[in-house]
Amino acid sequence: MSELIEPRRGRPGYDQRRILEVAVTAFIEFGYDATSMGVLAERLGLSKSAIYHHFSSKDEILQRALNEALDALEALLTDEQARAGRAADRLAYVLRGAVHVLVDKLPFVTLLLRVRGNTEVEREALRRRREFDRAVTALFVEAGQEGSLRSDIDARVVERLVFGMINSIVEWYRPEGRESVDRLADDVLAIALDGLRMPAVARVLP
Amino acid sequence: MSELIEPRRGRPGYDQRRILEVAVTAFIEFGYDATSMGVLAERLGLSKSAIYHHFSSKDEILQRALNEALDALEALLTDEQARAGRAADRLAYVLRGAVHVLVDKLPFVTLLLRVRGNTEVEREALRRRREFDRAVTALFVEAGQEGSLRSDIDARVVERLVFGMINSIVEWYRPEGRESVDRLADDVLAIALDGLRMPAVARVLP
DNA sequence: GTCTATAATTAGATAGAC
DNA sequence: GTCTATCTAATTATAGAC
Repeated sequence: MSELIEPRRGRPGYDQRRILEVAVTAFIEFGYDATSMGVLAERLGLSKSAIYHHFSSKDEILQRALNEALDALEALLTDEQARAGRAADRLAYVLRGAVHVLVDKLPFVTLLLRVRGNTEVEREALRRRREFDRAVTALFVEAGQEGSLRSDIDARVVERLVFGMINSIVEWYRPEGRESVDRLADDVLAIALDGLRMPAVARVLP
Repeated sequence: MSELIEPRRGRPGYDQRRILEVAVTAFIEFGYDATSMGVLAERLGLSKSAIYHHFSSKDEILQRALNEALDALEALLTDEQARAGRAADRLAYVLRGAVHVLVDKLPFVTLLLRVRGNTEVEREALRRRREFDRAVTALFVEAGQEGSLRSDIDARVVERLVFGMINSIVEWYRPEGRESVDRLADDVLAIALDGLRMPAVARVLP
């Protein structure tokens, strides 16, 4: 029984996970290209060869990391609340969800947002990300058509600006900080939907 | 007289500028670390040594590029319109100006936004950028105090989100596209100030 | 599953001729 | 101001022992 509870010598999956997490941290710190397998080995307390036992290449580590972010974002779109109801509500659900995914998978999404498409792995990640953006843009279009949102600004521009705002959170948000994720998502939706200008008639809080 | 008009053999400044522009384009395409002096030389039709005649290091090329973006952003804050009048108007001037700087200096600002602080040159650039953000945050605070903007969201969060939206423009804006810079700046301010939600009473365009 | 040793290549930068 | 040739160090990845 203890062999099932105690970590066994092999620990399949565990070491891969640890390598992935240490690698992603380093990729963010130094950039993917500037991070050598030697530095990763040093931080892991392993030799370079040991890493190659778990991953066939540096590229494969990146691929696993990017998939983790993309899987979580794509899962959002298949949720019940993203598929039924008013477009404005479905959109709000996706925007709020994106903030949560971004924080829950902070290092993975951070890495995803820095990918530029110089390898096949990066290009495939960009394809999936573009498809996600396309789906969100369609939601903005629908919300405009149903009269919930203004439609005088091009929906593609709106989608890019709003997700620019959301994505920029990876640049400064730290989970241990003051701001809770829910509060942050509230702030994003407040600005995107109602804007910052003080109305002529002062707001009365509910 | 012709020696003043015709390009002379030396062409001081001209070659440096050309190297700078080719380098920045490549840095954006491949990333700074992944861009070798060898491919720069290839794209310039020069040898590596020739580049070292104009710049003492790869790092110095980056420094010159980052300064170009930072100088333009900082100049915004010293403009008359950023220093007098209602805080809301000064803020609008700076936000609008930032969109213009971003488009006018697109490659340089793009590079600036990818800097992570791994060399002294990068850290100095980050220091200047943080100082700029701090000044804009102060404008948001002032605009809240004078009653022009809502003040229920932390000004630092607001500044980061709004500049996240503005900065994200480098990811997709192409000057040759449909969207003019003025229109783009209008869109950014419309979303940030008034939001996307359709008011209960339909808008009447002026 | 991890190691040492090393192969094969490429990097940033310099020397010195022209 | 540009070149060829080269230096030194670092890179990704592999071979083969344990």
